[in-house]
Amino acid sequence: MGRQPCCDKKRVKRGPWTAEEDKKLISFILTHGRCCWRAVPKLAGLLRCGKSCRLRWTNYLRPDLKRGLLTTDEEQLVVDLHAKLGNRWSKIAAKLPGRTDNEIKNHWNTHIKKKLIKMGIDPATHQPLANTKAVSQTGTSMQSTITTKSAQSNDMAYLLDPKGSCSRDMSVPTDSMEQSSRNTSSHDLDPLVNWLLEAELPADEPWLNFTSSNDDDFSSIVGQSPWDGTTDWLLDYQEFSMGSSRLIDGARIQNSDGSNF
DNA sequence: AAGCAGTGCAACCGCGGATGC
DNA sequence: TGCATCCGCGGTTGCACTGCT
Repeated sequence: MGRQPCCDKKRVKRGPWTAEEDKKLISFILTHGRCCWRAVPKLAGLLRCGKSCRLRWTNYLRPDLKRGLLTTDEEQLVVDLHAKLGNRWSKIAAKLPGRTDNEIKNHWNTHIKKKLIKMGIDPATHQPLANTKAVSQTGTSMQSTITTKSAQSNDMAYLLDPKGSCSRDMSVPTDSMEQSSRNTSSHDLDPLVNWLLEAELPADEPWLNFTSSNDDDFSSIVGQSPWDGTTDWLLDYQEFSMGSSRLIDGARIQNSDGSNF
């Protein structure tokens, strides 16, 4: 069965999003909420395919996103969940509020995977790699721990705690803070952020009307729009402040499946 | 200062599942 | 039941940025 392309590729713009396009997409969703993505670009006046709009929104513009590198706790959770779930990034992301599957996938491939390999652990199986220098250097006790209990979250603490017992075996990149500040500074200069900080958003935000189950959860749990008619959430983009989002996350965690993880 | 290689992230692609008719 | 359509996921790519020589 032939499948039509999601859009006419000749007539859609591709590549990085401009601030102007972001404005249009945000304005549209603020005004109308999320409807079918296929219709969004047309209605919002964007020369993008719906898929691209959805991706941009979910991975970058969504207001409940955390920004910056994953915390050690989050990394540990990712490792733990990956041991259980494999490359099911969306499932993993569902356990990390404010993180996207794309973000976690990227972080896994660029950071965690390398750490595991360096330590002689197969990222795919979470089992010790055979015949590697790392294995011989790391010692056997840790490997046995990994092998027998890799599905338990605390077992990966050595990986994520540079001050931990295995820290001598890790040449963990020390540029995390640098990377974080780099990302932060880029947002400081983002004209979109400036625009949004100045924009007057609709007081009757349509967020509560989202059809997505996730967002229904979100709004119902929070009890009120996290934006409250303001653009305060954008400040989180710049400061990576976990304060307000923590409250949201905590509520979401408790309500998503009734249990903490 | 310029060139090169490595790194990290945003975005794209194609497939499969879900849904509606 | 089969087909058409849409959405979301996971893998991959492209490119900007950084550090090294």
